[in-house]
Amino acid sequence: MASKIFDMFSLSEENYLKAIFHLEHSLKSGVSTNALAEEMQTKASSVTDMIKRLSDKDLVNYKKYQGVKLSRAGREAAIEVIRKHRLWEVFLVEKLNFNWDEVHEVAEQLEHIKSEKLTNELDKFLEFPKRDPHGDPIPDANGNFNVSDRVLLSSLKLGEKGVCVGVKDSSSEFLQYLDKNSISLGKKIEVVEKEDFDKSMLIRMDDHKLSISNQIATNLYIKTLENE
Amino acid sequence: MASKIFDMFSLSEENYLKAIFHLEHSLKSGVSTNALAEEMQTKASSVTDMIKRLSDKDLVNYKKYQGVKLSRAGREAAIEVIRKHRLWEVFLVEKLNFNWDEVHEVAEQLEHIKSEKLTNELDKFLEFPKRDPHGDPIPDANGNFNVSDRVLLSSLKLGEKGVCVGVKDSSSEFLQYLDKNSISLGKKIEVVEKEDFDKSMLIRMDDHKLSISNQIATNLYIKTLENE
DNA sequence: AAATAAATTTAGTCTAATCTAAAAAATTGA
DNA sequence: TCAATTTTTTAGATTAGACTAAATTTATTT
Repeated sequence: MASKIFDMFSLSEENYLKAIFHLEHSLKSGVSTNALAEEMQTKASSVTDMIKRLSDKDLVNYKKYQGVKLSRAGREAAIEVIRKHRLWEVFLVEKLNFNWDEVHEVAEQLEHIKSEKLTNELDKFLEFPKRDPHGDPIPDANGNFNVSDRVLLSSLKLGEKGVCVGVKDSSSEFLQYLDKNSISLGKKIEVVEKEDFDKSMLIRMDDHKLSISNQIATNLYIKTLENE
Repeated sequence: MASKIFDMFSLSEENYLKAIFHLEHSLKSGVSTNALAEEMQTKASSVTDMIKRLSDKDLVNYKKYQGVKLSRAGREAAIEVIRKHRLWEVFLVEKLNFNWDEVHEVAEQLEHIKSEKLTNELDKFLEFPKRDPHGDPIPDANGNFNVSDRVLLSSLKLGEKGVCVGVKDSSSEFLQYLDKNSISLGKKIEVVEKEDFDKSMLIRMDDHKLSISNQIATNLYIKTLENE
C-alpha cells in the first residue's frame, strides 16, 4: 500500500470511491455521472459536485462530460474500504450469528471505521479469510485480491456442472430466496434442462431438481467443474 | 429500554448526549454551557445551538441561561452509546490484542454503529462483561449498570488496603505510566505513608514499595478491603 | 447537418454543524 | 446596590453535501 500517509476521507467520499470502483468493474469502462448517480441513489448534480472534490484531491481523473476513473490513490482508498466491509461481514456471520442476508447494512457502517490496527487485527482474528459470506474476494493488507474465474449460472450449457461460489445480487430478498431453496455457497449444481423461451433452467442439486428463473441464474456465480 | 422506537441521532448529537451524561455524573448537577463546550472541545455558541436542537427533540431539558439536564430519552440514548463504547473496548482488548491505552479512539468511532442486533450479539460473544478494560461498568441491554462503591486512591487513609478497580483518567499517557509501574486492575495496594506537603503517598504493591504522586492517586479507583 | 433528445454541468438554495463578534443576562464583589 | 466581570445567547458567516431548475454540451435521428 503505497501512499497511505493521510487517509482522511469523509464517509461520503469513501462511498463514492467504492461506488466508482464497483462500476468500473461491472461496466469495464469509465464511469458516467448518471451511472454514479444511480448507484449512489442521488442526483447527477450532486455527483458532479462530489466528482470535482474527488478530482481536486487527485482521487479520480475527471474531465468535464467525460466521466471519471479512479486514480491510483483513489483505487487504493476504495479497496481499503471494500476490504474492511468484507472482513466485517465475515466477522458478523462467523462470530456474531448473523445470517448472510443481514450483514450488509451493518457492514456499510463498519467499513468506515478508521484504524489500520483494527483492520489488520480483525483480519488475523478471522484467520485471514479469502472470501466474504457472499463469495466476494477479500483484499489483503496490501490491497491484492484474487480475481477468480467464476461465471454466472446463466452462462452454463446443458449438462455442465459447477459449484456455487458467489452471488452477484446480495440483497436480503435474493439471499432469502436462496436460503428458502437451500442454495448455499459450496453446493454442486448440474444443468439438466434449459428453456429457450424464458431462459429458465432446471438444475440438479443434492438429490432433487429445481427450476431456476433467468433472474436467479444471472445472479449466481459458479465455478465450473471440468470433470466427466 | 422504553422509547427506542426510532433512534436516529446524528454522530454529533450522540457525542453531546454522552458528554452531558458524563458531566452530570462528575459535577453531580446540571451542566453549564461552558462546561459542555470545554468537554466537547468546541465553542459555547456552538453548544447553545446544539442544546436547542436536542431540546427540540426532547432529549434534554433546557431553559436559557440555566444549563441542561438529560431527559429520560436523552439518558437512554447516552447510556446506549456508552454501552457500545465499553463493549467495543472489551472486544478490542480481549479479542484483537489491543492494549488498554489504545482502545479509546477506535471505540469512539465504533460506539456510533447502529444495530441493536450487533450490540447484543457482541455482548453475548464477549460473555456479557460487567466492566470495560478501564474498570468502568458496562450497561446491560436495558440500560442498567452497577454503581460501584469504589473510591479514589487519594482518599485512602494511612494503613488502609484496597484493590485497584478502575481509572478515572483513561488517556494513553496515564495508562502507559501505570503499565510502566506494573499497576493494573486487580492489584492489591496498601498505603504505607502519606506526605502532607505534596499529597504524595507511598504504597505497597506486590513485594515492593512505590511512590505515587497526588495526580496519580486522584485518578485511580480503589475498592477498599475491610480485612485486618 | 440540423433538430431533437439525453446527459452533464452550473447557479442558486437548503440543512447540520461549526465559527467569530457582538449583545444580553447572570453573577460577583467593593 | 450597582459596576465589573463572566457566562450565555444571538446574529451572521462558513463548509460539506445534498437538492431543484436552468443552461450547456454531447449524442442521436432524421
